[in-house]
Amino acid sequence: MKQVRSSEWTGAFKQHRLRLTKPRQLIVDVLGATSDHLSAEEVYLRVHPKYARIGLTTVYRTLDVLVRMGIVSRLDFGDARSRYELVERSGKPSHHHHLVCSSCKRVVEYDDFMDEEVKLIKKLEKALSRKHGFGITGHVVQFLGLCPACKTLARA
Amino acid sequence: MKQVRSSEWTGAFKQHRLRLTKPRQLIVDVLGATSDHLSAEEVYLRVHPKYARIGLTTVYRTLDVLVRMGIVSRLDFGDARSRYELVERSGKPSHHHHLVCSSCKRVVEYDDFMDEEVKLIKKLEKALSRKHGFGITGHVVQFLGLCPACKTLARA
DNA sequence: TTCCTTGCAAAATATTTGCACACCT
DNA sequence: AGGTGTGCAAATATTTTGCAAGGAA
Repeated sequence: MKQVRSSEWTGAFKQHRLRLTKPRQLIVDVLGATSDHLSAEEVYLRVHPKYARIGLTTVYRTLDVLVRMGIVSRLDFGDARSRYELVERSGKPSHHHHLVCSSCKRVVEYDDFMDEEVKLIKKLEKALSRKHGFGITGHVVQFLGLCPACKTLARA
Repeated sequence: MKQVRSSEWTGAFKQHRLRLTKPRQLIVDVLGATSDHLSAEEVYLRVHPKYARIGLTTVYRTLDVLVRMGIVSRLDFGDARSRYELVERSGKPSHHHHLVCSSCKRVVEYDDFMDEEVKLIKKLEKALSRKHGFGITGHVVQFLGLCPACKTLARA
């Protein structure tokens, strides 16, 4: 039932001594308003109508800041650009992974068997941390394949 | 105990009606001779001394072909370039995943609890395939974190 | 006022494409 | 011969950086 309330991430900004500027607010808003996995440019295009003097550079830099603060996840679906999603967004399963069509790059979020996944991931994190001395901060679990539409096309 | 014997991938080439050229052979050789995860340019640099007229373009195109044939895996460790490894190489656990240092990009291959991982992955593949109609062709499982050296640096 | 942020322009990087020539089968 | 494969050069696309000006605290 968690969601991104303003107080949560604005607080994080204060903790990190970062400033709460209009571009930053708008970028978080845009990410909170969609279930898409936006690229930097797509974020830019959605902020632009509301704040025309935003620059693409700022979007890149802000997304970077948000990722480092743990507010946003950087995703890679094999098209050549990074994509971003809020870690906690209302109406989204709190923990989920992605199923990606290698052809059209369509992405399905799934949370089936997530308990088992999380349990195994935790166990592995502990084992790998002990064995290799890494401080583990995250994981990527993704399935790749062809979505129904692309499967059909491939048959033709 | 499988390994890349010439007969295996040369056969694959014949099946796909692709030609067995010197650049292609050398590229597979280079990948087979290392346990590193090479980028396209690194492959190019290692082939170049043995075959000076190789071009970087050819390396990109060949790697692409090899990936599509399932002989090579394309990997992404979060530095901006794709990296490649032979799917089957002698002296490597046949199935493994990666633990990546987000700072220095050092990569550790692990195969702990791989039985459990594979079992869960199989189950998920089946469930996702049924639920979303995808033809699933692969998966990415990766842990991210800070290696011992980078952890120490971060403390300073 | 202080110094974090921003935007522009230009740079850096990785990868792809057009095209003429070379080469395998 | 005939189509596949190659290399060069140029084009694309994404992301990063330098720097002067703007703005939050």
